[in-house]
Amino acid sequence: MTTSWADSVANSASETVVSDNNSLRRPTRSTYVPPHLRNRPSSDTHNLSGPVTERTSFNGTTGVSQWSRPSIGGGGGGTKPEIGRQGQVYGSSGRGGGGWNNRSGGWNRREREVNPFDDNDEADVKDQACGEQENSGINFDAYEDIPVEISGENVPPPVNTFVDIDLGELLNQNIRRCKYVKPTPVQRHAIPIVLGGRDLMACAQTGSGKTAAFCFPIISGIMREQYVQRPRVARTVYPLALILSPTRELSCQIHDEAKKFSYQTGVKVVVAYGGAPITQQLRELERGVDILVATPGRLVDLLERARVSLQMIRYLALDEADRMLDMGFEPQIRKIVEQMDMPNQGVRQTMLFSATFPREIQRLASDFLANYIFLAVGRVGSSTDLIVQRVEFVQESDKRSHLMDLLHAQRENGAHGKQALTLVFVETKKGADSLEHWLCMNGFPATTIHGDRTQQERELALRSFKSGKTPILVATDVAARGLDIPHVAHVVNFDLPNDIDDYVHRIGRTGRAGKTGLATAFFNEGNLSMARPLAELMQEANQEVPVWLTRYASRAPYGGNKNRRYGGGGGRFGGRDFRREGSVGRNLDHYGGGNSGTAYGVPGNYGGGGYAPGMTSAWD
DNA sequence: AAAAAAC
Repeated sequence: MTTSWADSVANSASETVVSDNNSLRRPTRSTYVPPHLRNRPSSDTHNLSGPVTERTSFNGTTGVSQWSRPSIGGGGGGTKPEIGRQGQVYGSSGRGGGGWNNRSGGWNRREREVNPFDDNDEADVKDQACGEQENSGINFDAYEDIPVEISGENVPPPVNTFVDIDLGELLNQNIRRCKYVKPTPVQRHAIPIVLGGRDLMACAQTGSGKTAAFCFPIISGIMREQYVQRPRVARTVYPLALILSPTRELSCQIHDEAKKFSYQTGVKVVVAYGGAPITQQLRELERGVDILVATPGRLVDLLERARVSLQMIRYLALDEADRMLDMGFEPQIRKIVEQMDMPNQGVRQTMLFSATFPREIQRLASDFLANYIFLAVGRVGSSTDLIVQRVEFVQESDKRSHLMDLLHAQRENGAHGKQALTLVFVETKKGADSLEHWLCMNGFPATTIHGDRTQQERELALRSFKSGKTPILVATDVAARGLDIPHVAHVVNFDLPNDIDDYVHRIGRTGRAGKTGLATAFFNEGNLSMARPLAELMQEANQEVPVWLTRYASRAPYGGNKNRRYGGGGGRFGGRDFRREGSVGRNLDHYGGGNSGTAYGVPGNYGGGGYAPGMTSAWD
């Protein structure tokens, strides 16, 4: 365990409870003191030496602890001994009991917090056992076939149910509200690793439940240490967790998810990204933040303005980590992680997630990690028979009419002549605009999303697409990663990307949540470098590889793949631990999951059973 | 070479 830092924080918290002599004051109009902090016995107050450490107050001047850690453990008392006890309960397997305070918190924010769930039957959520009987319709047995590769020292064993993990009753309730019945493979392995205080590099296919995999342990960890003290500097906030992602829309999506998971836990999640007015984001930050979700540019801005400090960061998560560390982003990420006031690796806990992890990126990433565990779950994108991949030879000049043919056919086959949601990837922003225009002119309602559009336009485009108002979305790679758009029936690679990993991410926009999807790629002489990796990928995924593509592949040079798999052929995974190269057998600790012994089992057939109506899988 | 990401 490498939790020494966190432990010391917990200990110091239990010794020097937030100085709340302020809470004896009458709350001013602009501040709020939670009930359990009001009229606390004076024996709880301490004279703090050193810098004043308290949660940033609302206006930065009153010093009243507005969002002091809410009542998770307090049960209305919130006394020091409570906290100490809670610390000791940590790690014991109290099933939602133990050190957790379920719902009786005395914290009345549930009236103030917007319910992020569509349908919320409170009684149902609280009383229902988190049982397997709800699983009907989901073929979880298929999980057993999923190959898992884990390396690193002293790997915590995986869990089989959410209840096996002591995440806390409040979080468990939210998991039930999300209708997640059982952890996905990446969650089974990743959550115990993170709860165990370990750093993690996790490689799991698109749509495999990565967001929850890092959010659950972060939220749970923050809930456990409710009285973490933070410095108080005017207008500077001190989040405990930072989640970075490469696009604004993805940050929004992670934020929305995290809000659901943290509903009524008192853990505050705030999102910050560019292209939107900063003032509103500042206001949100001032109201208190535990988990900050951000894109790099806006975060750097906030750091330079000293509106955010990373001094108290205990959890750092990079989503789409390989993108975050590629040439375009690396300097910014290094600045944030290494040149600001973020605690060093080994002090904070660092988690990197992506569906693809090129070797070079792994090398870079190891700068940020300490004694980390590498986890690869399943094969990427191809995972499944859920996505049917097709590749067609189309000359550049024929692409538009060919696309039109596809769309026509699709419309005719669709129910009620409705166009199924189709996501069309192109290489350039200009190309996106012109294709969108052309589609509209030809009677296909389309919109576009790319980096030259305003944030407002981007978000409108996404909404319009999701709602089916414009069932065709022309996109650059801004939409390639992470975005969870339900019901995308067809991904068209109008222009193939230059890297197979980008292809993997793009086609992963379909075939989600147990639904089947179709991915069509237009290939021509301009894509020779992709012939080999594409043919290999499709073959691994048991897709039909056209003879002409095989011919191109056999002639083509290596290319299109930063992730060249040593020893040829590659495996079933989007990546292997680069630490293992040339040193197989060293530094290893294997969990074969269902295939103990061999990490290379037959690739899984995920979620083969489909989903019961209204059932949401944690795979989203 | 392009895309993304701050004002």
